[in-house]
Order: sequence, then structure tokens, then C-alpha cells
Amino acid sequence: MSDPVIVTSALPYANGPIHFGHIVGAYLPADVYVRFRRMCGDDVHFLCGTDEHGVAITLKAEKEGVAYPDYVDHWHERIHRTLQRFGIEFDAFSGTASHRNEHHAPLAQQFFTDLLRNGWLVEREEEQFFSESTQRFLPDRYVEGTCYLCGYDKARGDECPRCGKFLESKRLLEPRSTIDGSRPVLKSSKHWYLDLGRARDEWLRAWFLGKHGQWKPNVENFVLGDLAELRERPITRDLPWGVPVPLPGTAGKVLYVWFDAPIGYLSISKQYFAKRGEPERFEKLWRSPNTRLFHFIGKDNITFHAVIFPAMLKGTGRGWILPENVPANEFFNFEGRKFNTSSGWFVPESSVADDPTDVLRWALCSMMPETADSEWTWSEFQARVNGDLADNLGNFVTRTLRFVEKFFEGAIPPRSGETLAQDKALDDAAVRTVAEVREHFGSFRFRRALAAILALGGECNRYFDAEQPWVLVKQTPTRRRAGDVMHACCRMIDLLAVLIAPVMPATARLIRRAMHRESVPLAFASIAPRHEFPNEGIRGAPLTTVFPKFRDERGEEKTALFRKVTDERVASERARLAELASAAVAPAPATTVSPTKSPAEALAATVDYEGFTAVDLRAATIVAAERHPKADRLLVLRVDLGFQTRTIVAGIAASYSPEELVGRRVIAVANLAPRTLRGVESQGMLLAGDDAGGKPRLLAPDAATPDGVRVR
RNA sequence: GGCGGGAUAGCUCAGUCGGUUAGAGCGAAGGCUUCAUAAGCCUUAGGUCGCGGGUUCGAGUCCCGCUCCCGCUACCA
Repeated sequence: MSDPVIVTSALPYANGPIHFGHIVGAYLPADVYVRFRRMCGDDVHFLCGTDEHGVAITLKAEKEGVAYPDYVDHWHERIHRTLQRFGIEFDAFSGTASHRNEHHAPLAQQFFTDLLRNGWLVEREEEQFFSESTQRFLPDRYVEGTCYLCGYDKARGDECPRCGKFLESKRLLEPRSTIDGSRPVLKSSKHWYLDLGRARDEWLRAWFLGKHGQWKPNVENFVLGDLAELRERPITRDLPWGVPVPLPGTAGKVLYVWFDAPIGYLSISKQYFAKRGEPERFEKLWRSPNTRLFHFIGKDNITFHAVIFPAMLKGTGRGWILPENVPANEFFNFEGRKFNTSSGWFVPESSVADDPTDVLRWALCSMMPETADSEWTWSEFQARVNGDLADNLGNFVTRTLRFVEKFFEGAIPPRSGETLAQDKALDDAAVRTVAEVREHFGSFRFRRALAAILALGGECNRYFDAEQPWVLVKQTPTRRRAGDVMHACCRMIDLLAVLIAPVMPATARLIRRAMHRESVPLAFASIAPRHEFPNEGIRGAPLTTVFPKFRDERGEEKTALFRKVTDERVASERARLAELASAAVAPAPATTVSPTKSPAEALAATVDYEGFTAVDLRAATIVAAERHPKADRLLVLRVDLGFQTRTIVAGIAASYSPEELVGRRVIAVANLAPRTLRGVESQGMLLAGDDAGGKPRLLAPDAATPDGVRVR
């Protein structure tokens, strides 16, 4: 029996939907890897769940007036459905909230007390605002007051929206709670910090350096940079939602969400084994030195999984295993930009509603950001589906099986026993491919695995062409050879089913069913070094009863393994995006609106007419523009308001070059208090809204409105 | 500005320890073929490996400088 394997995917935060970027970064690669290891005969446990604590969740839930558990339940369900859509099949998908996973809080508390006992935690006392009306400490974001630097009376606890400075919340003047307006008092609060610097010096750096060469280079480089800057990190907060700190006199204190989240991997598997009536297996699995632990994550999570969580695991002294590898992926973009759910820059579920799960999985794997950022484009999707799946693999399968159906009455003929040089060559190619594919799946290089599979598909098509069975089959003396060729092709199809199975499990089963071989396990173990395929004849099923039926773009009935992506479809998707890109402010797409999440920015508080007219807006023209000498994002503009010309500094360098701005009409805020921005005084501001990519776009008055006219 | 990543064929990318004439897929041009989903196969064209120095018998690969792009970060009021 091989060593047990634990595979985890990053716990999605139960505060919003997940999109292609998450799928391709952490969930699909894990699922593919799990299927691959199982096909190799390994005992794999695949764990995931939602991360359900933290300030962001409490803020959103409170804003929507929903109880925390109900709020996270909604996203838990929604996220789980999305994962299932992509065929991600976990052994356990749970979460970190106590109502979902009764094992989580006790285990997280055990981590805390273990670390405390072993001296890895540092205790510090600091002053923080406390609301007496609600009897709880207020995170900085819940406190509002007068800025002690500029006098602005609506400064937030962490920073002042007017002067832009970071603030020390306890120095705010006239502080008040944003929850009920009551005046909080300063009260000292005790918190605990994880001493990561000491862990690094004592063992963490050495442990990590010992992994040199085994982890992906992008991950290794990232961690090396991290190690240099490790410090203490607070692991507790004053918050009403989370895992309580397990010490007397700490009411209202919980473990910081980043601390309790990764412990979810353990608590979820503990819950899983408990439910199965085998509670003893949990510790056995997680404390056996033979167990191999793999964390699949996006690159934004590297520090937690490669540095902090190992420090936590080791620090407990309980012998929890440390990760064998953290195969983090880079970022996945969409048609040249970052995915952005709220502005519509993403792939709506409706756009891929008709695409089989396997097809999406294959396409995403072929674009996976394994070593560098990559992106989804519709034309790339079309190329992968049409060229790789339909034309190469799919067509080889159908041309072979149809040939058997047509010329051999659906019965794959037995081999004659004669093997020609080209048969041997094909077989050698297959053996080589199997070795390559195993190697690549095993080392998280899925794109290469797919490329190797496609190369074998090419070999198979060339073999078919070169042997010309359609000629051989028509004459009696050569008919037997045609049978041998078909037998070899069927054997290759049977093998291809195994090779694609980690990525396209349903398609693999479909192919097997077409040859009445669904009872034969899809296993890599069975094809080392040579794929076993019976020498006797095999009766195939009529393709029309097995493969999908559809109408192609010309309206013809088709029975085939894969349906092609039409040019029209690509064009319409790109048209949608072009529209989004050209819109000054992107409209919120209806397809993603969920009951609890509004894609639009929250509406500001109501103002009366006087409140509005307090802002003096004027039509104006830019007469000169240059880059700010000391800030990359700022432009220094001379703006003609009709009655005077002013200098205005605007943060629009990401969208406009100085040259293209001269002569441009704009709307300016004319009575804004002047402010110095990195050394240049700005006497007003320009109105702008963000485009779909988050870049600012200027608003312009109608041409008939002269400079200086007031805008109301 | 700071930190990190990157720049290789029209496009997407591979290129290990420095080693022969820098590769693949797609796209393009031409041809062959009819079992198969307008599928398959063959051939051809296409490169100043971002720029400039350096190390070396030898540099896409290592070192230094520069330009441009992406991310994080600071400056957006």
C-alpha cells in the first residue's frame, strides 16, 4: 500500500462568488491531481471547505441585516455549486463556522494553547476603542471621528478620507461608533502574536531550504523573499464572530481569521472521519510521517501555506505533518484584464451553460497559470476545443469507431498476430507518452501533460493515414491487415481514455462505454509500462447510442465526442466585452446579481439639495498637462475655468497621456479646499468614473456648455 | 519611487547544467487524401531571442546597465 496523500484546495472565503480564476488556480488542479494519484493507486483524501470568519464577513452580514451563520451559509452553498459545475469532487467540503463543523473551534483552540504552552506566542497589551453600549471592542473600521491632522470630522479609524494619512485610531478626536453613534472609550486590550521570526531562525528557513528544487520555482522565489521580512503577527482580534480565545478573561476575543482558516484543513478531515465512524483515522493520517500533504492555492496564499501554517503546525509540538509541496499557481486573467465580478469582466455562467464540464476542464487546464500569469480568451478557448479536442482527439476516436462500425459490423476484429514496424513504432510512442504524462501530472505540469496527450493523438492520426485502412478493407487479401490497424487504433483510444481521465473523467468513461469496456478500471497502474488490451475481438456499441448528439453550426445532425465552438459565439462574447471596455462606467451585469450581494457600489447617504449645491462644479477645458514629477499615477493639469486657470492634480495617469488631454473638456470641482499632493498644490479636482478595468475615465460636459458654467 | 515577475516566429508559449543549425501548437501559403465533426496527412515560409555592454573557446541561458510591460505598494479627494 502506498503512502496516504492529503490534498487540499484553498478554503474559499464565504463572502462572494468564485470565478474562473479561482477554479483554475486552486480547485481544478487539485481535482486533476487527486484523480491522477487515485488512478495510480494512491489513497488520497481531498479536503476543502469555506473560510467563514473574519471582519469582512461580519461587516457584510451586518450591512445586509443577516445573521452571520445565515450569511456564510448562503455563500457556502453558492460556492459549492460552482465547484460542482466544474466537476470538482471533494471527499469533504465543509467549513470553519461552528454550526457547520463542530470540530473546528476546539481544534483551533488547541492550536492556540499548544503554541502558547510551547512559547511561540508573545502577549501584548494595547489601547483600543471599546463601545460600552454594545460591550465590545471596535475594529478601526467601525470608528469614526475628527482627524487630528486636518480636522476633517468624518475620518475613519484607520485613515482620513480627506488628508489621506494613516491614522492611529486612538488619537481621533470626538470618536464615535459607526454602529450606533455612541462614544467609545479607550480600553486596553490584550493580544497574542505568533513569533515567526524566531521560528524562521530556529528551523523554518532550514526546513524550507531543504525543499530546494522540489517546489515550483515561482513558489520558491516568493517564499525566499518572504522569509527575509518575517515578523511577529497578531493572531487574535476583538470581534464577535470567530473562534473564542481559550483563556479565562478573554471574552470578546477571537482567533484572527488567517490563523483559524488553515486549521480548517484538519478540522474538516476530523469531521469527515468522525462522520464515517472512524474518528481514530484523523490523527493517524495527519501525524503519520508517511502522509504526503499538498496544498493547492493561488499565489496570493503562498505565505500562509508555505511559511505561517507550517510554523503553526510545527509549533504545537504534536507532530502534525508539514506540507510536502505547495504547488501554487499564478494569476489567471480574462481577455487582457483581471477578472472583475462587479464590473462584468468575467465569464458569466450563462456563457458556458452548454459546454460540458469536461470541455471546460480541458480548456482551463490547457491555459493554467502554472509558472506565469495566463489568461482566458475566447479565441484560445475555441482553438483548444476545436483544434485539440474535436479535430485531434475526438476525430481520431470517431473515425476509428465509425470505421469499425461501417466495415466490421461494430466488432473490433481480433489481431492476426503479425506486427509491422509501424505498429511497433506506434506502440513505442504510446509507451513514451504514458511515461511523460505520468511524470507531468505528478509534477504539476498539466499543460505539458495535455501537450503530450495531443502529440500521441497526432501520432495516431498519422498512423491511420499512413496505413490507409479504407483501401485495405476493400480487398480480401488485405482486409485482415485493415483489421489489425483498427485493432491498434482501438487500443490507442482505450489508452487515450486513461490519459485524459484525470482531466476529462466523463469523456473517458464515454469512450470506454463505446467499446463495451466500462467495467475495466481507468488506471495508470494498469498501463505501466504497456497498455493491456485484449487481443481477441471486441464488440463496439453504435456511436449514436453513446456519444452526444447535436446540430452543428450548419444545422446538420452530428454524433461526436466534442461539439465545436462557433465563430459566431466567439464574436458575440467579444462584442459583449468590447461594449464593457468602451463604457465609461460599466453596467452591472444582471447574471451575477445574487440575493445578498449587490455588484453596485453601495449608495452613499442621502443629501438634501443644499448639501448637493455645496459642491461647485464647473465646465472647464484642460489647457496644459504634464506628468507629476514624483508620482506615477498623477498628472499635473492646467485647467481653464473660464474666469481663471488653475492647477489641478489628478490621478488619471493610468488612463491618459498628457498629450491627449490638452484641449479636452472636463467637469471640475471648483470650490474644493486646495491640497498638496506630493509637493504640487491641487486647486480642485476633475470628475471621473472607473471603467470595467478599474481605470478612471473623465466625464465631459456637452460641447455647447462654455467654460465656467456651473453644473447642477 | 520601492519590491517582485516578465520581454523568444503574426498569435500563445517551451527552451533543463552555458554547448551543434533556437523548437512546438495555432494562424498563413501550396500539395495529398476521403475512414472521420469543413475532419486527417505532407511540404514551405516566417527569428537581430527587448536594447547596449561584459564574462567565456562558446550566451536565448550567467553578470552589469538601460527601455518597455504586468502585479503588489506609495502618491489618486
